[in-house]
Amino acid sequence: MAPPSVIFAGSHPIALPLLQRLYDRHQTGQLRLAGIISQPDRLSGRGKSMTPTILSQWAMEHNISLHRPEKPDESTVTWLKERSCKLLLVMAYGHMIGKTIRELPPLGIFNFHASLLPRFRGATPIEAALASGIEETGVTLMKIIREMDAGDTLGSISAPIAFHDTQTELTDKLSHAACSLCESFLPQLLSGNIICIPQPNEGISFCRKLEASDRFLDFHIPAEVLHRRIRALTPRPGCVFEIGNHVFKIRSIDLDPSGFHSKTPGTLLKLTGSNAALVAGDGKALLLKEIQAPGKPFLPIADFLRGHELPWGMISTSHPMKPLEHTSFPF
RNA sequence: CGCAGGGUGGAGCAGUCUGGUAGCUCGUCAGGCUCAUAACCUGAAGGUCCUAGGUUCAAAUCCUAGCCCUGCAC
Repeated sequence: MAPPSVIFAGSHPIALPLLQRLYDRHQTGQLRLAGIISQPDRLSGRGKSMTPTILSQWAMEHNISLHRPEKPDESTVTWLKERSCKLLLVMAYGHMIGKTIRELPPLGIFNFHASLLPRFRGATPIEAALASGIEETGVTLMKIIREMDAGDTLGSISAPIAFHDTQTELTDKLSHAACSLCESFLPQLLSGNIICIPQPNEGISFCRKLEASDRFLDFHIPAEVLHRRIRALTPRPGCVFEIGNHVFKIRSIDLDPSGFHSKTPGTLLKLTGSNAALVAGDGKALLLKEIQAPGKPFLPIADFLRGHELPWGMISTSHPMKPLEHTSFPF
């Protein structure tokens, strides 16, 4: 019997290892990777040229059929039928998928979601998990239904959040967790003998999309919370502090263990050696490890201070910060 | 041709507008001081000022073209 035809939908780089894993199975004949759905090319990068998603690029390099609709629509239905799609797998695709398409593949449609559901449903589970302060998150494999990230789950795999993890590190862990998860459940998925359970009604939460204003910080909150928030938003969109007309982007920070400062929250402190810190709401400080001036590269703070002056003692502007996690939907 | 900033010894920057001896904070090396040090003192090495043309008595600086880097946006 010919291997089942599988279509993969994804846009974000986090899904690339999973796609590669599916391709490995394709080459060993366990399945047939019949095509990839990704978001359309966007104007991006310097020069604003049309740039395909990383998964689109991968598809072109591996000569896999590629479909890039603005949103999944009738053309997508046709495209799936042409490839006699038996199973549709999704990770970080970026669009809701309508009923017609959901009901098309005989083996079903499943999503790899980067959280331990039912917590952190929605667009930014990695960021929200980092900001929340929990020490463990994961990837969940679930059926796709009408309601966002609410389908019955087949299983999940967890990954620890280390104290210094940013999006980069955590995304990498979850990216590979998704591979393991796929490994465990691919036989079930391909056979159609699915064992899944409903998500609990307790512990549901949602995370919103990020917006440009999320880069700003409120220094009235405790250092530990700020530390998590900054790691959650690094490198994208990246957090900044602004003093007067100067804006500095933060790439890397640490909690200053040296104690308490009775200074206004947001005060920029010059510490011994080539160290700089920002005072938070609880009097603890955040060590600046790596920052960036406009139009300049990121620099370790010691290097930065060799060529730049910082407005010592001045106070960074605080902006209210919208929560990343919500207990109800819509927000 | 989306907008904007930048490229100067090993690192980070000033100097460019107004052309005229390559400068600052560090690092490196040598010596000194010190119980000692990432501290201090003295000295030294280290440069195609991104590239290629042009203007000029003279270009890091002005003109033209190109390469590379960074931010905005998604």
